[in-house]
Amino acid sequence: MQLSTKARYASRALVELALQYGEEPVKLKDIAARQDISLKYLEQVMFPLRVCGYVKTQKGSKGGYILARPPQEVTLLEIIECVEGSVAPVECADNPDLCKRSERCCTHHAWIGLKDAITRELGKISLADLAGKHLLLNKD
Amino acid sequence: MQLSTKARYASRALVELALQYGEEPVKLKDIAARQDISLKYLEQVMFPLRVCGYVKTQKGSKGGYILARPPQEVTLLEIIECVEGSVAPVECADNPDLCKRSERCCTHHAWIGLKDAITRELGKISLADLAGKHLLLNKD
DNA sequence: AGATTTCCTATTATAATAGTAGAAATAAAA
DNA sequence: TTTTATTTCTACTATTATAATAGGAAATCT
Repeated sequence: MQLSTKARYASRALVELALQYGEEPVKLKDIAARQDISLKYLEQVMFPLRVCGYVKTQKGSKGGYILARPPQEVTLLEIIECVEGSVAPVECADNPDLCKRSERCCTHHAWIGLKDAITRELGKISLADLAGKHLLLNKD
Repeated sequence: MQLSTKARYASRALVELALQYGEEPVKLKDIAARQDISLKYLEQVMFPLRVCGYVKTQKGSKGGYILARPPQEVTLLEIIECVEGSVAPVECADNPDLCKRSERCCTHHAWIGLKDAITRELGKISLADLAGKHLLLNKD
């Protein structure tokens, strides 16, 4: 049940972008340095976020990444679904047909309940919430 | 965020034991056959459940596994914590000291919220609930 | 032109997961 | 007492996913 580093790095990177929302593009190099993440790996983490339309980019010097949507409209749920594909704890929660047993499986229904709980929790945490929390925790 | 097969197999096996609670020991071979699980692998899955005291065993012919506690007193949370160690989506949720960043990390707090949501959801599903659901889904 | 940054593709190291295998220990039944 | 059926214990292995690392191409600004 562990979240991948992809999901964690993506979340932290997007919080950085949220903190600079409306300003200049942010360089991945700076995020990587501040967050102790390998630049080359972070590049790969950002790729699906661009495809999904959460970030926009500008090449060249003065280039970088910007958040493509208002921070209060992007949730952890969307971010994780984008980089990990799903928050389902089991494949059958997304695709019952994968297991012939699904319909009559009592645990199948429990896993769907779990997925729903995860979805609810992550869906209510926005980048704006996280950015606000960040400022609160780091005001010194 | 995928649940391991260990966690899923353990849950399904314990439901089988819950269905036979108070009766003869149940052979792992039978559970393995009914649930399409490798017997040898299931043996390993059951090991921590015995150590944690969720099941008792009897060797030899007429032997097998029995649930050591009433089905309504055992939850999915306990089962998964037993076989996977924790339901935390990130290590820092159990052990903040592992990451020097924890205290000032806004996502750290989000992951703790997620762990709590998972804990609440799994903690309210007992083997008795699952066994009841099973009978409901399979009455034919 | 030159510097800087994103973009794209390939490769690799590491670890975790999932499963297989064989034989020893134990208990019941014949 | 022998046989049979089961759990128990330990070791091994295959497969996959994760987490990087690396090098260079393309674009953009000064």
